[in-house]
Amino acid sequence: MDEAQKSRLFELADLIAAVGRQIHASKEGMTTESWTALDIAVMRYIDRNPGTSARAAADATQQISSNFSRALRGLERKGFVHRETDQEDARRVRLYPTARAQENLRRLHDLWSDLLDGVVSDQDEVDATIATLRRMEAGLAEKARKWRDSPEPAPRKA
Amino acid sequence: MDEAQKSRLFELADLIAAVGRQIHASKEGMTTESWTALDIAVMRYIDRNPGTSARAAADATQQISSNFSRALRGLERKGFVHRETDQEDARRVRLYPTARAQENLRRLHDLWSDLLDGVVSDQDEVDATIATLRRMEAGLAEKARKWRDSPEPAPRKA
DNA sequence: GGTGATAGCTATCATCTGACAGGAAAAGTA
DNA sequence: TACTTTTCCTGTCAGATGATAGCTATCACC
Repeated sequence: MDEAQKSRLFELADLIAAVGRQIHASKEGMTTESWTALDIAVMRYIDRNPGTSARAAADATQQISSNFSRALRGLERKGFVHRETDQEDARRVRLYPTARAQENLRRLHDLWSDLLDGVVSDQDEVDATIATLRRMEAGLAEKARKWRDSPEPAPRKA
Repeated sequence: MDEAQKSRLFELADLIAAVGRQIHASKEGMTTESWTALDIAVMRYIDRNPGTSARAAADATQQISSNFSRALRGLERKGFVHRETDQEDARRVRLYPTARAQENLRRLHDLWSDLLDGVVSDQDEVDATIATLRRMEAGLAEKARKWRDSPEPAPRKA
């Protein structure tokens, strides 16, 4: 039973993420000007790490350089990312969110806050859930990284 | 601050789901024989609702008929779904998981359980988190449905 | 029988995403 | 200088998925 619950955590995270993507895709209530899932991840990182390099942002969003570049190009063309060349290393670019991007992120933020209005209200419950999910995310990313780096397959319990 | 946390819940769910998809995509540790995200959702539903109709399964997995049919055809061709014609209504099909599909689901289950081993251990914490996520998922699906069905845009708080 | 609604299917298109090959520019290093 | 590495980029391919149009078979109802 304990085992089934762990797998249930994944399923629920997946379902919630799916609803989020679906809501986001319905442009009526969104006005995010057609950001894809990857666009959102990229913009979240750039917004939280203004001045980041493309490589750091690509790593953080789990994208290989080429795909990140493609997403970035689209975001820049639509006016969401400002690009500067690093003064100390001309190979690097420094990425900044534009005011328009920040406004979009704020709208996303409000939307999701509205969505959870009346669904979760207990502050302690929110705190505890966030703490658990954060640990899950960190632990999973760590294990996933180990798997990728080592040739041996996933650990099996028999 | 409370507002930011609600949006953070979405982001974490998305990140966890992304790690799950990524791990699943690395076939080394999986042996799920290349199930896509949609395949997993479909198989989960059929496994829990054996004998379901295609329409019910398509609705439950948020797929329109044509796309569900495409996914189902692939699963059937690979031997994961057994299809029978309904005796009472020859238009309907009845869908059942094969033993091979159930074995794959069990492996997925074990994998995810392994992944969370050592990450979440407190039973009360697991219970509470699952309860919160379930309410989130139900509440969100409800709101998403309302948005789709009504022409008015998303509720804005200002 | 005739009509319309329903279940399920195929074909087709567009987009997103992951992956690979490889090139240009800059930096580091011998 | 010449070589290598790093950063970032373009081009290209393949697969997954969202959507539309339209088809057949079956059912319900008159």
